[in-house]
Amino acid sequence: MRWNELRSEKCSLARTLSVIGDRWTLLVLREAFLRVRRFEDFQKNLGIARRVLTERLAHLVEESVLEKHAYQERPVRHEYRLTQKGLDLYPALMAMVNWGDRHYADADGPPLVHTHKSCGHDFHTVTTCSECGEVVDPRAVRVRHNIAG
Amino acid sequence: MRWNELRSEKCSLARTLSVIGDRWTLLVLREAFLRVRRFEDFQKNLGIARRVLTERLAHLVEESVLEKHAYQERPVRHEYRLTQKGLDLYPALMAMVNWGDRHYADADGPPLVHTHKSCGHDFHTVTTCSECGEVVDPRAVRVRHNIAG
DNA sequence: TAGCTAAGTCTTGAAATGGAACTGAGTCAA
DNA sequence: TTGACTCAGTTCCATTTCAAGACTTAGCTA
Repeated sequence: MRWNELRSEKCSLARTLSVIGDRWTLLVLREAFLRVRRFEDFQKNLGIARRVLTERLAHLVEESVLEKHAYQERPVRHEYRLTQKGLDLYPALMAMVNWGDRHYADADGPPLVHTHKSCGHDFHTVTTCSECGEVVDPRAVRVRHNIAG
Repeated sequence: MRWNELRSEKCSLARTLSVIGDRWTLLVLREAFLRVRRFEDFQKNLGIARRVLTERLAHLVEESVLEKHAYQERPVRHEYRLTQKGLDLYPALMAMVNWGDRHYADADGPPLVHTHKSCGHDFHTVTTCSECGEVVDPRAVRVRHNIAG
């Protein structure tokens, strides 16, 4: 299977990966969530090849994860901002950050600390069931095909 | 920056991506969560180049995400099983599935339906704050460096 | 006029991928 | 006891993607 056939798979994970599943894209989004918006800043922070960055940003714009917004004329300069669809990736990003925190943090603790402004506490994300609110254990989940879909 | 330098970044996302962030690895894990365990089955289901599959499985075993377990002698045959560390990736996988369900499902609904055995309902995962239990909005989160870490 | 900035594009060699054929250890059926 | 089959890889080659850095364009600044 080719990578660009992923999009047409009958699988939401495959479809998601067709957008964010290649090398670099998730790190570009990390920067975006940390309020980075400009080409030069993405490039400096990540040390990514400029050609690859150009291509990744264009793809994310095409998929409406980022939007390109002119912040000045003469010369025209653009910045890249997360859309709502982009913000919707936050749970996925945080789940990966959590996993890294749990399994790869060194003795001093995780590199970043997240504070929930709503309640004022440092926190990590917890994945719960939309119906009963309990923490979800993978062994407690049954999967079936949606016959219609 | 090279991909193999990711692991030494002071960032949990980068560290996580050094394990699961390349083409194919997350799809291999999708299969693992769907109870696939054997080389041939991964290969058939994914249509991945065998060389790449060999390399990905070895990497996941090296990182203790999967473990290789002999299921028969004469000839020795192995299968790959998720470890607890591998199961811990479930929230990340499900967050990506949710995003795909939300933004790429066709009219008939998402491809797979998940049932929570504990409560008996079809569900999707919700990302909540470990401290107050509320749903987390990215705009309500402040990030700071862990000075020690 | 020279130098600077932002946001790219171009070039080139190195690395990763896809596809298909091949290998090796053992089983099975005739 | 020969031939076909299975599983889990390994090998080879052409194609694709990536890393790194030089170059380009449009306008600004001193």
